[in-house]
Amino acid sequence: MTSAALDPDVLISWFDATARDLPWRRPECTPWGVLVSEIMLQQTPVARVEPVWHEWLRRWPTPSALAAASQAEVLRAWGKLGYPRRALRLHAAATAIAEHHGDAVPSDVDTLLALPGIGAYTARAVAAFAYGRRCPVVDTNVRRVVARAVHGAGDAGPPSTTRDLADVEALLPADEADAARYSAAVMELGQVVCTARSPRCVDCPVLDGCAWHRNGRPAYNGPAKPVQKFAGTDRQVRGLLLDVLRDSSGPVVRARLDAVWADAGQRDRCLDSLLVDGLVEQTDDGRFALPGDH
DNA sequence: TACTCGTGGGA
DNA sequence: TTCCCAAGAGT
Repeated sequence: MTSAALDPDVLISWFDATARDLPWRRPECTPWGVLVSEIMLQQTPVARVEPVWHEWLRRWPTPSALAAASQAEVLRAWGKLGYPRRALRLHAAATAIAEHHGDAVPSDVDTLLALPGIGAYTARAVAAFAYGRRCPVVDTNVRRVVARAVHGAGDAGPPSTTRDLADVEALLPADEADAARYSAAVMELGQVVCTARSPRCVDCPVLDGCAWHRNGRPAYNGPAKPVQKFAGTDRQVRGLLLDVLRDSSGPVVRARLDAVWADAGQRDRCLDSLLVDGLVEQTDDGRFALPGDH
């Protein structure tokens, strides 16, 4: 007789005993603080988010406070977290919350989903972690842990929101308070123990229920995951262009931007895309600036 | 569905 | 050094 995979009692006890003390997990953290953390943590490690999160919550403790800031201020405060479109979407979400939701972060998944920058993961993470709602929270860690412990695979296959949510819904404790704690515990397990590269099975609290371990830890045999290149891509060039504008106190002349990348064709394409994305604006005299920074 | 969108640290 | 990847969303 083997234990069921991902036993809630065991995982929640393990989480209570070992969870990292992150500021957005503290009881005094507001739903707004949780939302800001979730957006910042999208594809971005905890260590880089923490200092920026503190600064944001100090400057903008409510959605309406952020909504009152300019886009340029917000982009500078975002710093080098990466994917700066997230900052503009968070600003837009804050504006919507201030105008249409009485300055209170919604607790309902569908209402959250309607806000910019909030997708299947973030909507449920906010509902669960800020409001204790019982809903499946599925991020890359949860997908990997479930793939191993439940399905005995080396890693998760391609994401499918519908299937992934149903998978986790089946594991979720019935009790509302336990459900949110359980989701946090499974995520934490994936982050610190059941990691992508070298899982620390010796430290795993639910090893005896793990199908992957029981099967002898077979290698992942699903479709190859596309590798993210960076050097030489438009993402790198956009980052370099935006870095110039973040560091300047106002509009800059074209030549300043031309200096960051030799390939004029790629440079122009990237600058155009930044204008389209609303991350850059052109002034009447032909210079370039962060939105609102002139 | 597959691809794009930043950045930096660790294996 | 190179490569992988880290609490996804939007199109």
